[in-house]
Amino acid sequence: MTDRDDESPPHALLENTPSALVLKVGVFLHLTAPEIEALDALDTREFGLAKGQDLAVEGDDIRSTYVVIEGWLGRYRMLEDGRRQIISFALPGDILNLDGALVTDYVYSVMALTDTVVCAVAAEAVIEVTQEHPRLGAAISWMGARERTLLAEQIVRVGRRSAYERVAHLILELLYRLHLVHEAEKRSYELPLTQEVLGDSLGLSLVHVNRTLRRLRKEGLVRLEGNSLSIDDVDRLAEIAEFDPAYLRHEHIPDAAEKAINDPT
Amino acid sequence: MTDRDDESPPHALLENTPSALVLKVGVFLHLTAPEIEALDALDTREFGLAKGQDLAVEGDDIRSTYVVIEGWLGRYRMLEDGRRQIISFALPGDILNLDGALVTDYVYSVMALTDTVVCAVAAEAVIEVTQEHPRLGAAISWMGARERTLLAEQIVRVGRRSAYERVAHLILELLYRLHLVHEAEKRSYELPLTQEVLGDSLGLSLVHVNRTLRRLRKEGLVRLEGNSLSIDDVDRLAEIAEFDPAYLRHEHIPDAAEKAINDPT
DNA sequence: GTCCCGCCTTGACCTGTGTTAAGGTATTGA
DNA sequence: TCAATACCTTAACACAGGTCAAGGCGGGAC
Repeated sequence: MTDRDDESPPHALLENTPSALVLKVGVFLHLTAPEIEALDALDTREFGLAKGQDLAVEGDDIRSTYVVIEGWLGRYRMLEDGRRQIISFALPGDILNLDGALVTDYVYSVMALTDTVVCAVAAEAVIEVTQEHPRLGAAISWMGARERTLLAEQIVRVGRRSAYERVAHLILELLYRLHLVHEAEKRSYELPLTQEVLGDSLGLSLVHVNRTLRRLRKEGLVRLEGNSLSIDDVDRLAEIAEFDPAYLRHEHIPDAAEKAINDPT
Repeated sequence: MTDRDDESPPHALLENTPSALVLKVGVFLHLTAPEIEALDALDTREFGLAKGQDLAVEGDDIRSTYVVIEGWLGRYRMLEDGRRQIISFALPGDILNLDGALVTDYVYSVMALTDTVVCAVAAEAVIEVTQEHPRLGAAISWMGARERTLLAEQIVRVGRRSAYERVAHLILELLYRLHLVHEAEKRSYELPLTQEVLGDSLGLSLVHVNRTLRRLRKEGLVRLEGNSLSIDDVDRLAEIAEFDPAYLRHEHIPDAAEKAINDPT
């Protein structure tokens, strides 16, 4: 399928599968020993999905949280006549269905957009852990907030930007997000998405995505060979897209918040 | 301005201002006495905003959470050339900036779309409370999850629905949301939004919103007199919009989750 | 009263993006 | 070797929705 499997770089953050959750949460918060222990004690199950397979479909009542170990997934909604809207992408290191136990059933579906490996954790167990380790609860709220920011940005992208701006903006968002998990070079990365998938994310038709990419190529802004995307002029692209990475910079809980978490009055 | 002030129904859920937060959270979770006490002990400050005033603007570093007591607000983003995208509406009873302490600064602005009254709570204090009362932390995660669902729905609306469907869909979403806080009749409610605001939410131009509303009126689906919106045929409208209220039905934390919260192993 | 301003309404025209259709090039598998 | 499949590419045409322009109405401010 894609050739990610062979050549993807080692997962700096995710090498030790059983503690994927620890590693992920640890990015946000300095974990204490008991916290790490509690997370490690969670029952996890790692498994793979082939490209095109659904992790969950609308209406499912699956109470699991997933950490993406490898590959890309997409949350999407199908309309009756076949239109599809991809709501968000989940990249390696992302967490899907973070508060699975809090949501009665899937309102969306989740599909593997490439061959993927995910790690499942029982969602109820996650909640229980937060009851004994409230700092972890705060970390989860924090991740949820970050996800909301991504969704808001997607709304702006799809609602008020032109096709040209949308594509440019998404390309940059992915660059920055992949950087955070060491899956991108300075200005290039593997983009394992078909133009149809891009269109369904950006609210555009396949054909128009193609036209738009052609334009970006002609203007010397990006190069795209196979799945390899490289950006020739990041600054100009950012200007076109009015892209400000501020919304992606939240790698760690702000100090003030961590202080509040650590010294409850 | 709008005439909401005079005729809006009594706020069943929100009469006692100082404990707006208690009432709000209480909708999701059966609160214990100490929890209620802790929430009530939070420093709150109630104040009003005139229509058009910003509660916060992009770049602000305001560490407050707000409960909307009365009126409508909108989170939005401006693009440099004046385009505006409204990301979400906050209705009476909604909470804005729930995890304020977790976000370094506003990436969006929030504007009062009508005259409003909000109640501010120091965001750090909210986090501190969750550290001592983890069940409240779970409630917050839960509210965050619900907000994400609304955002996802907005993405589908704007990304893949036609103008006609978008307007119909939003009208129904607002009906259901207002129902939850007793601000709507069975099939009608006060819609204090200009067509420009509707357009900025739906990713449409003012003119096209007008055209679309005209069409909905002509087809006998809705009536709109002043700010009073009434839906003549809810079922047909729902069919047109492919509207399924499932995503709004989360008034209370699911049993399984509440159980997990109450009996951590 | 009357001027102004915010908002709604409508028409005419334009354009960005969708649709349809056709062909190209890898890759896979029999 | 040859289909079959999945994806990309391009062109021609159609249309949903944007833009521009003009006017109407109602309520405040003076």
